Amino acid sequence: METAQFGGQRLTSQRRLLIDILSNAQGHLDADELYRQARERDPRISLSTVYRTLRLFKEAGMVDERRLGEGHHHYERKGEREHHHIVCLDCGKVLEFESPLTDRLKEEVSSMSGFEVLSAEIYMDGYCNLCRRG
Amino acid sequence: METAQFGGQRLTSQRRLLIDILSNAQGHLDADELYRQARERDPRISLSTVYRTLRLFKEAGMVDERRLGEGHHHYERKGEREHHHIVCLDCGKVLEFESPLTDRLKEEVSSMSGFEVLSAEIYMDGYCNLCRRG
DNA sequence: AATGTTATTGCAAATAGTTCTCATTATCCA
DNA sequence: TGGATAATGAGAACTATTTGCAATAACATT
Repeated sequence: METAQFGGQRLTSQRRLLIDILSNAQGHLDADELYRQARERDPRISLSTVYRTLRLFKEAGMVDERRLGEGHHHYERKGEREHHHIVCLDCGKVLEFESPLTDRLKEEVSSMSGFEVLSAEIYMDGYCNLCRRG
Repeated sequence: METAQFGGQRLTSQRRLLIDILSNAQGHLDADELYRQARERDPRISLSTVYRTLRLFKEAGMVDERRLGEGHHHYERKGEREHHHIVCLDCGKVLEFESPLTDRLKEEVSSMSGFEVLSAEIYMDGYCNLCRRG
């Protein structure tokens, strides 16, 4: 038995479909790719709904929004562990990583700045093992 | 005496103006703000030129492009020291910070992933000392 | 200093990504 | 089952940025 609602929002077939795609996707999807995959299962779904739903999920803390490349966003189901990204400037490959150093960094920044630090995102770029020169 | 060119590019009055504004700005400017300030000194300058010049400067390594808030970019003259940003979710204040931990993080990621890491950008958010709750 | 070559500019139109409007439809509560 | 209203689809609107093209200006050469 499913909960009929989540957080006061109606659980529509579109939302069920989108969260399912996001949950089963490995890695990150952009809005367009999500739309493409969603239309395969529900040809009547609209791009507006994809964007509206992504925003809803983001605000509900169910997905994270990333700005990896230029121009558009990527979304991923919010997982157990906080992790970060490194992008290859040549082939565009995206790798995820995590490190205890990031927590130490957050603590450091918090105590030095007076900020209550809620989250940290780290983006690195460079060349992956296949694309690196020399 | 100024150099007549930089990197094979022509040194136009518009470029001189824009790099001057960027150099004297404290912190980050977005394209619109740069355009606004530029028009005060050269009312005929166009927004296209601002964008084209920002891209040129970015590719020449003279400015860094940041995505701090949503929707648009911020630019800042590339400075001596690498630094990172934390944004207040309430008032929007942006604070810069730096930490030796970031270099250690880069080394760690590099050795674990095989990437040649060129740069790292860290964005944190939370609530600043004035806006934090409780 | 004048001239030619060609990079750069300004303008407007084009594009990409995302949000909004509004009439229609579907969900959920009673 | 029906009513209230949240959510959807379609497309227009919007924001940020890029592009095409004719006019202009920078630099090298004379």
